Amino acid sequence: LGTVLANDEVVNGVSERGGHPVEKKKMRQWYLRITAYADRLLQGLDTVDFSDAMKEMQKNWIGKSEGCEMQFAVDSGQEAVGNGKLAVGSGQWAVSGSNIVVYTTRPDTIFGVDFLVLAPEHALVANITTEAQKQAVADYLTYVKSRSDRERQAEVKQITGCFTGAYAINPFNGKPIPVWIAEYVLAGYGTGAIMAVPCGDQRDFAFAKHFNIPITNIIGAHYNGEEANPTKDAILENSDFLNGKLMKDAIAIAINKIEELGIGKRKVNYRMRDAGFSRQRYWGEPFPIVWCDGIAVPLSENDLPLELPYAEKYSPGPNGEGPLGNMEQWLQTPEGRRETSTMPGYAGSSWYFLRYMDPNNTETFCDRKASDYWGQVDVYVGGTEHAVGHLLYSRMWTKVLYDLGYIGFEEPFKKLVNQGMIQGSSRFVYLVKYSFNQSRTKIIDTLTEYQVFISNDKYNKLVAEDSFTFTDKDESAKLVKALASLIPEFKEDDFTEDDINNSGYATYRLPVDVQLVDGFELQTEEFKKWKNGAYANAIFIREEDGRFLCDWEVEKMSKSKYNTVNPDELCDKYGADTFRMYEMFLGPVEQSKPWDTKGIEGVHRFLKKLWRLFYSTHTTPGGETKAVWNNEKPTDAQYKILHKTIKKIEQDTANFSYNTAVAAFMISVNELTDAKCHSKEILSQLLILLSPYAPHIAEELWAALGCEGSILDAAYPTLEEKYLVEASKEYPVSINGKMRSSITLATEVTEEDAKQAALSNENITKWLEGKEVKKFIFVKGRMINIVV
RNA sequence: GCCCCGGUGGUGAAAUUGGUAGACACGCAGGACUUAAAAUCCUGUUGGCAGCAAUGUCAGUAACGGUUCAACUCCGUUCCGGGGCACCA
Repeated sequence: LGTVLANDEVVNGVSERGGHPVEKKKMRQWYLRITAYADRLLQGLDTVDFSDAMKEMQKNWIGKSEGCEMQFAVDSGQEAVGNGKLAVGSGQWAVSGSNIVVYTTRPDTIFGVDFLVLAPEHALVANITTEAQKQAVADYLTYVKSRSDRERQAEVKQITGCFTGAYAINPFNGKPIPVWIAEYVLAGYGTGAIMAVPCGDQRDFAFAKHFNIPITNIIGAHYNGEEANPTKDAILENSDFLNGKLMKDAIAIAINKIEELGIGKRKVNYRMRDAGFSRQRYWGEPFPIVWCDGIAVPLSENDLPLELPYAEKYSPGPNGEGPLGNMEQWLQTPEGRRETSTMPGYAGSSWYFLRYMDPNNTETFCDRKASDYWGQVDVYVGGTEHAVGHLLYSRMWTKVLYDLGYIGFEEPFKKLVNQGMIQGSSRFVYLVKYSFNQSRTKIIDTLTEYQVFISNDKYNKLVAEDSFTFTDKDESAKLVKALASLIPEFKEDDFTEDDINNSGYATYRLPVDVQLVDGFELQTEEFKKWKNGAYANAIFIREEDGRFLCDWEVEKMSKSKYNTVNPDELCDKYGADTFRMYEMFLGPVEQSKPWDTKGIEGVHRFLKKLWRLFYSTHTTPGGETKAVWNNEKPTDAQYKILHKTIKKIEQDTANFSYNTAVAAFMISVNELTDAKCHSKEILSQLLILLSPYAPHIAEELWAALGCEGSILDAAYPTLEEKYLVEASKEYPVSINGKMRSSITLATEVTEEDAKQAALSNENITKWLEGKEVKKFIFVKGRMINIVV
């Protein structure tokens, strides 16, 4: 493809599009130094109204840890080491030639260090590897290069590593410590090197067991030899000057000692890395940078803004550069060559809300007066998927602008509401891919032009039965057999031994456009026309009943998954009010769920029922609908319905609990219908409540009632509690925690009176069976529980 | 693998945040109106058992265990689903 790919564009080590090989390559990039704001981003969380989960995610992402860096001298000579102490520590604190610097949060475990592990990319690896281990290390590095960071961390069960042959010296007791490299240590975090303490860290433990590295126990009985124990509450043993100390306390003692000896220093570390800020793409703000003799020189302010040049085509530039790399005319300036990367999406999304405050200003992005007036965004609605991207970037960006004095607030969003995602229900088809290397027969030649798709149930059945394993060459014969029985085009006899031995198989799970699928059944003819006939020659291995079924998964809607749905059709059929209310009725805003239109009828019926409070369903002989609303004085019971609704809607709206608010509207309309209430006084108030939920119909009916102006300008109804007071309340009564009966009591009943009433009630005493009442629990306004 | 969130009827969900589990809807079943359809209305709808019935009774909020007078709600373990893991934004 000749372009840079994102992690999510790489699947199984090849590009998601086209299945091309992917190569890892070092490239010079622009970065935003978000790490400089790490601490303030952490502290700022206390000043904003975000969910605890959101704050937790950002905290973990920033990943502040306190510990120390310390150095280990390395002896990579072949001669025996470890006799006598090395005079490290006398030297100044500096990273000399082949000292390994590790970062640790647990310096108290220094005497339990049984090996060091370097990231395979660590600069020292080449220097310290011994002659004997050179080949093994080289082989291991080749392996690691083929692995993504994700794979390296995810597949921890598969323990890999390689001994460098070198030994480091424990600065406190002179003990030689073998130095390994392993993929679970990442170059980008800390110093890219760790000290491994198997008795205290499970990953280190597994590594030591796997490679038979002897384990030193420094925590006595806290370590059982079966698994590591990451406690900080053990008393240290085998630990020289730390013996007898509680681990928690020993951390500070160890750091002091390390600093005293000059072999390390206290260090706060952040897991967060600087944010990559350049993209090898066309669509993005171009960097106002010209390279002069290898130095990046910014354009003068007069030359801003630098706009994207017109592009004839968008193909990647040379050497992984973006499309701008092809535009020689634009690139060349008298001073030098322009930067060819563009900025990422978040260059704009981090601060667009400020521009909204002053959109027509030609002098500055937003006048200070405007931002002072509007201030922070009061409520920001966004999903948790932005937790460690956009929502962190814009927080940082705001702090930068604040520091520069351009705005007067440090946090962009006062309150954050995490709406859930309406997910897509994706459909997949299984493509059986096979390749024949040699001696292709005629049939095979033909078949390579086809794509064979296998229906989901059939696929699962064959996999379960182990009829063939697509990735295993030994199973090729079985596959041929299976295919031959399934596809008329295949004839088992046409395959020679040689074909079978030289063929490889795999299945690919391809996302297919949900528009081409009816339920789970693929419309195969439509599918053949999809993507301009890319699958025009597809062969389908169907179910016995002739259907071709798709696999499915609920996931985020995305164009690349072809699982997006278009609401226009529903909007046309039911109108925007129904659509809007249905989305609200679907469930809590913060909850994610797959898009499903099953219940939309209910909301539509509700709006029609609302309409019938105003208009008769019968038309006059002249064809007009007859208004049924009136100017009658409402009854107290009708006022009660209204004010109950006012209370509920007020609460629910404030809590973003839209689904229950819609339910309350339904209850209200049902009750008003039952009460035959068509009073303008009640209905007009109800419409005001409804107007944010179903604005069109509310405005329409408002006008129909003959009310003045727009409903948007109408005063919000005020709650009058007097209509809601109840004289009595039915208390549920449970005996020993089990619901048994109920009793009606006055609202202002005292516990004593309640007890008396309850214990003299026949329905209740029959459950007591004359047993002694041990405890009488009375929760006012709630319930009664009697314990016997 | 790691971090965060979630799991309640056939379905979407509700439960005043520890106090009557299933509000409100969808769907389904039966009925009314209609020549018929649409629309509308009525009744039923967590499961088991008993009963002609009203009803009674036991169980039940992913699974198991714990705390409590009382657990969908709090704690622990496990399983499953979703989001994120640094170039989708």
